Amino acid sequence: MSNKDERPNRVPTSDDVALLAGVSRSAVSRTFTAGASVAPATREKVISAAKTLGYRVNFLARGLSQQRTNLVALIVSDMDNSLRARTVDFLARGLATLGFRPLLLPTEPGEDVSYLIDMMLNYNVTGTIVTSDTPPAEIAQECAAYGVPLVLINKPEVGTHVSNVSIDTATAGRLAAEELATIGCKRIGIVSQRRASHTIGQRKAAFIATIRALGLDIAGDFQGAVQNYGGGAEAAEAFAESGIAVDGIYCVNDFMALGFLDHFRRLSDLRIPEDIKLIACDDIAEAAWRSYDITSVRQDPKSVADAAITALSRRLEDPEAAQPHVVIPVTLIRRGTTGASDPT
Amino acid sequence: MSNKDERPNRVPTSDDVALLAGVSRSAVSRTFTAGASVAPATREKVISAAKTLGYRVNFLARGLSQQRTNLVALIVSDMDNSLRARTVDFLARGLATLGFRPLLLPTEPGEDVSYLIDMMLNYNVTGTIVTSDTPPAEIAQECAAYGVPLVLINKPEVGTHVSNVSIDTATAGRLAAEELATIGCKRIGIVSQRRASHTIGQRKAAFIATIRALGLDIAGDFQGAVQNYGGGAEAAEAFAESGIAVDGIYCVNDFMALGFLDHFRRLSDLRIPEDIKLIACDDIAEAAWRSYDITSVRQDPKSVADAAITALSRRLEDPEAAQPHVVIPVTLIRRGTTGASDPT
DNA sequence: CTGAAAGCGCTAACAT
DNA sequence: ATGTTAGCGCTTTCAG
Repeated sequence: MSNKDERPNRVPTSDDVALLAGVSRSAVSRTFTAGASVAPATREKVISAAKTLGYRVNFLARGLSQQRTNLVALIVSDMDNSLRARTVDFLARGLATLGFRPLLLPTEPGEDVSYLIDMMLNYNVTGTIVTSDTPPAEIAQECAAYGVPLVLINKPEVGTHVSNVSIDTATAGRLAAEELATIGCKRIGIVSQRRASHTIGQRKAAFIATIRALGLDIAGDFQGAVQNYGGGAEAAEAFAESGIAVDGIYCVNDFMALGFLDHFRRLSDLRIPEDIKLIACDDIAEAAWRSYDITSVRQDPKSVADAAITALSRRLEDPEAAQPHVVIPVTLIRRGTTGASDPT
Repeated sequence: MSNKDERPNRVPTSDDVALLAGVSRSAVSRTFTAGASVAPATREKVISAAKTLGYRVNFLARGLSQQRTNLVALIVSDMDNSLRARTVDFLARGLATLGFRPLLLPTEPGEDVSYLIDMMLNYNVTGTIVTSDTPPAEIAQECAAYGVPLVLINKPEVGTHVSNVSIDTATAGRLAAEELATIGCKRIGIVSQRRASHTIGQRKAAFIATIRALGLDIAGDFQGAVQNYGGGAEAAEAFAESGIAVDGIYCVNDFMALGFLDHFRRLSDLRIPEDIKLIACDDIAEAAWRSYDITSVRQDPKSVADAAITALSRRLEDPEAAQPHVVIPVTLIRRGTTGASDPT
């Protein structure tokens, strides 16, 4: 396809382009550097030579000399969580738009973190974004030590060198509590995971605080090991076994709510929403599915991703700039599990 | 944190390590190169110097001189499809294990492909893996032109320079057809998407061929625009409006089956599995959820990812090696929608 | 086994 | 505006 001169199939370099265009390497470089001064005529020649050769700037070489790779590490766990996957998708696209390239580094709770650090450092990433449930504080330390800007999504604050983006957990918990109270619930149950992650813990705390402030009762906390469908199923069993009577349930996230609903229906004669109202959190796509139709507090993964990217680029522009903890608003979406009309 | 000498916070280079260890840069390089010959004594010195300095090999510089970045482009669409997300997760982890780094390049059907090509080329990726539903043939062309090994997952074969990994669509379609026949279905319906993607089209063709071979009838093909929950919902409406009677349904994937089931229940007085049996394909996690409990033909994303990575590394080791189309086996999982016992 | 030197592809002063 | 020169951090012949 491409014109090759000496070695067969060699990737063309700026030297080749310079030669063909009859200019210097610098001219080529400048042509491909935004805001550099090149005479229109030479630029023309360079562009055309580049095109016939199929030349592309080698960003790695560029990065080497500019000391900036524009690679951004994306540290992710729990990819098979549709909300997480969407967030990652938005992050990757948003980063790409700004000329960054996302390096995907999946990790699992309990996994060795050191390889992540190696990667970040080996590849000289320009920044790192973490969106995983188990936050390796170690990563923050290393990033600080090596001056790599770090953005944490839905994680606790750890220090000055890192930026935080989180959903408004206080409001998330409060909205759910207020709604349950408004629709007349008196004895409240909670569905949660045993080892709560950061934002989940905060949602729950905010929910409980609001419930108490409203003079209502927390009748029980039904738990599952993990915050997913299976965890929700476990919680349903715990609920059924407990024999505790409730008329309202707060479920710390939608995934657990899905499992809880399915297995509540199997194990209990009571009905949702007739006997018990249920509110969950996140408003993932599945929450709107007809079999579930869950009232939920929506968080928008796009806003979260955009905020994270904004925080990162700001840090890059001005490393000294203040890094306020960005809080993404949430909204209550009323659906069938609280008796609101089914929008289908 | 780290010992810094001249500039504050400078990232240590192999020069720094060499200096501290009292050896040459080459010695440092060799210490960090697998299978290079270094005296145990010097290696010792280098390692310790590196540790106190916090030195890490700069893979980009290494890549520049070795002409190999070990970056692998992961071209992905439809990330908010749990099966896709899991595949990407497996790919990323598997690649990481082998010392490759996945560059995540999300794309959407109809989007501009050229930026993907720029990225692959700008970052000198060592290889590319594509797992998106709309396959940009253009990418294959460019990869071939620039000698970048390419692995296509569930895509049609395009040429000699690319490797293919696909699930066994022929068996997938056949198993479903045979099962429906075995359990006594006579009039068969299909739920599919209007513009079928590659493997989906193959599944469907295999299914239809088997049904015909068994002397049965395809009574109707009920379609939705997209192969997801919403598409399944549309198909359910199309089915209800058609008034066509069937006693068995093949759904080209689980996602559509979820939407179909939910809205079939809303729109029809008939029941699954009592009146109509349903089989879908993929066996995603949601298929096993209690509200759906779908009989499905399982494909294992881990096997697919592993095979893709294997194909890529083989290509890298021996660019001339034959590239057989790898076919990943599938198995039928019997559940409630065909009246098999609920395993819950 | 080790060091010196050249070079990977590019950019960034510095002259012109 | 353009070309020259000197690196960016690393690997790799090539001598020794």
